[in-house]
Amino acid sequence: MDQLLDKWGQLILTLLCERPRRFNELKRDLDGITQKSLAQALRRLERNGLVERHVLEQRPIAVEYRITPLGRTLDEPFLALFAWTADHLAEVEQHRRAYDEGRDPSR
Amino acid sequence: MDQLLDKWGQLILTLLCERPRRFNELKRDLDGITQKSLAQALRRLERNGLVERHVLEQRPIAVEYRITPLGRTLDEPFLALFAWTADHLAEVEQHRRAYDEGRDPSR
DNA sequence: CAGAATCCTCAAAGATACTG
DNA sequence: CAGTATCTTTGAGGATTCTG
Repeated sequence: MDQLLDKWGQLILTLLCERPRRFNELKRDLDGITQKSLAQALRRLERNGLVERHVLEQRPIAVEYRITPLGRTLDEPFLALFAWTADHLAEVEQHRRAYDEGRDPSR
Repeated sequence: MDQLLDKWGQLILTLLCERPRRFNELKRDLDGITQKSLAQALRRLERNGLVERHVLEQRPIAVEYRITPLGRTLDEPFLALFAWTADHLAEVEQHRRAYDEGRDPSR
């Protein structure tokens, strides 16, 4: 999995699953990402056949990224993970508090 | 997700889902992991309530790690990811070869 | 607009040594 | 056996600059 997508890959894939987007559009939606990281993540997704890069003939140039059928099949397992987090986050945080309290009351 | 488990976390969870294991037993099964990384991963899993640490009263000391019910619920989404990889890995690798060939024939 | 190239930094991983 | 402590190294990511 680590080979397939980096830190941002999953999020990008989810966004593109919704609708195609352009480079700076993604950059805006992914708050905090740098151009470098975005370009890098897109190259990897493209290389693995999960997204496609389409150059729109315009001035100035515009590039649209679209999810592929293959990429779309991957979104389902991801949604299962999202769902798990939503369902169990509260429980996990309780465990964390209990763990941290037993160890070091200061933090 | 990154908060829940690091690089090894998923694999450890899957192993423990099968049966409880001891520290050095895990170390053997996870080829290439260092003690430090293993201890670190186990602490994180423990902190999030996904595994439990049980000290067996013996000489020399023995520690067993067991998956919790919460941890077990997480294994299902993971299996879906494993399954996806198994089903689509060949296709992904084809895309990679095509991508690499078009770019840089040397590597 | 959509990147590639460069430099830099800091946190994570590895190696090693030590201990109850 | 099951770790912790310490030091070093590496590389991913950020900031910045440049370009078709």
